[in-house]
Amino acid sequence: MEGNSIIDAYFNKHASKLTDISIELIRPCLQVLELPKKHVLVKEGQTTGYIYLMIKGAARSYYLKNGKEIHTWFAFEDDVIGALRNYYGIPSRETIELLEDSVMLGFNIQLIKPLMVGNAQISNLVSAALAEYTLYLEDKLYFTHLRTARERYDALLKHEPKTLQRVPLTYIASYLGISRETLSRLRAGQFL
Amino acid sequence: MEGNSIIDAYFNKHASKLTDISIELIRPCLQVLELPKKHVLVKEGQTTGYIYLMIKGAARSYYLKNGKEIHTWFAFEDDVIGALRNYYGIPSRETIELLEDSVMLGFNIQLIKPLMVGNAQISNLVSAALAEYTLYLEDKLYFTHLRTARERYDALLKHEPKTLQRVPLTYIASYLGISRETLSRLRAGQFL
DNA sequence: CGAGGCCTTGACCGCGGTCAATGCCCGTGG
DNA sequence: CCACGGGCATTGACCGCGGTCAAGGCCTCG
Repeated sequence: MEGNSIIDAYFNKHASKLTDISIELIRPCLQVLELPKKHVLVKEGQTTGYIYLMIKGAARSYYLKNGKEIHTWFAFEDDVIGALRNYYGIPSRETIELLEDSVMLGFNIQLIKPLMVGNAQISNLVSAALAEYTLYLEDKLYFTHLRTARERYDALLKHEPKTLQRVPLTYIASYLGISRETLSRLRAGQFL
Repeated sequence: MEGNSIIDAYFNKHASKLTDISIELIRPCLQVLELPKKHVLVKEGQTTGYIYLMIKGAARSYYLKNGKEIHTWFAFEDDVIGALRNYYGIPSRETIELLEDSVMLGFNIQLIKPLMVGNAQISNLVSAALAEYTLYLEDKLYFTHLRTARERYDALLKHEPKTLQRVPLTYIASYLGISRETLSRLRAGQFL
C-alpha cells in the first residue's frame, strides 16, 4: 500500500465525520513512516512532536528500573502511540522500540494545534481521542488491581491475546509484573 | 463559610482566567453541598450528572471484589471527584462515600455542556481539567509498577501523607493491595 | 460497663522470586 | 553444510515475602 492510499484509508476509517475542508487542512500534517524492526521511535527523556498510529507492525514501550526493562504497553495495528505526553510536549518516561518491521502514520502536533483553534471539527476529534485514551487508562488501572500472577495472566489472555502471540515472553513478564519463570510455568498450565 | 462565598472563593482560586461573563454563565450550574460522614455520594452502577469539588472533608471510593472492599482513591480538600465517567454519563464502577462531614461544590454537567459549544473559555477550562486528570492517571499507573509492600507503602508516605493521617488503615491496605496486617507491620517499622 | 470497630502481634505456610542448568531455535562464519 | 554462540523458553531446587487465621489490646459510643 502506497503512502497516499494509507492516508486515504485512515480518513475513511477514523474520520468519517470530517468535511472535505477539514481533511485537506489535516492532510499536510500527516506522514507515512516505514521503519525496520528494532528501530527506536522515542528515547527515554526525549520530547517528540509526533503522535503515531500503527498501521502494520508492533512496538513495545519500557523504562529502566534497577537496570531491568519494565514494559508498560505494546502497540499493534490501529493502536495510537504516545498521544498525551507528546501532545503536551512533556518528555517521555519510556523508550519506544519497534518489535517488527512497521508502517506508521505520523501526526505532526505542532501543525495540528493551530488548526484546532478555528475548526471545531478538528478540535472535537482531538478531544474525543483524548477522552478515549483516558477511559483506556482507567481500564488499565482496574486491571492492575488483580493480585496473583494467574489472575493477571488470565486477564491478559482474555483481553490482549495478540500480545501473547507476538511479544517475547521476557517482555510480557515485566509487563505483568511477574518473573519470566513464573510466566513460563503459567503457560505450561501448571496449577501453581 | 456561606454558600455564595464558597462559590466566589472557587472562582478566585481556580478560574482566574474567566471573564465576568463566563463566570455568570457558570454560576447557575454550581451548588454547594454540605453532607455528613458516611453519606453515600454515588453507588456502584449508578450514573450521576454531577462532578464534585471537595472544599472541606474527605471521601473514599471502592468497589467490591469477592465481597471485599477494594479502594481505588481517596479525596481531600481541592480534589475533584468523579470527573470523567460522570462527564460522559458512564455508570460508576465504584461506590463513593464520605469519610468525614464534608462540604463540596457540585457541578451540574448537563447544564455546563451546552455552554461549552459557544464559549471557548469554558470549553478550554473543561479540556484542561480532563488533561490534568489524564496525567494524574498516568502517574497512578506508574505507581502500580512498584512490586513489594514496602515500596508501595514508602511511595504513599512520600506522595500522599494525608491519606495515612486521615484514612483508616483497613481502607489503605486494600488501596495498596496488601493485607491490613502487613500494613500494620510496615508502620511499626519492622524490617519485613 | 459491655459491644463493636480498629489496630497490633504471633504462628504458619504457600505463592512466586532468584539462581542455575538444560534445551531449542536461528543467524553467522568456517 | 555443519558447528558454534547467543537469545529465549523451560524446568527444578530453594527460600523469603506477605497472606491467612487467630488472639489480644485499645478506644469510642450507646
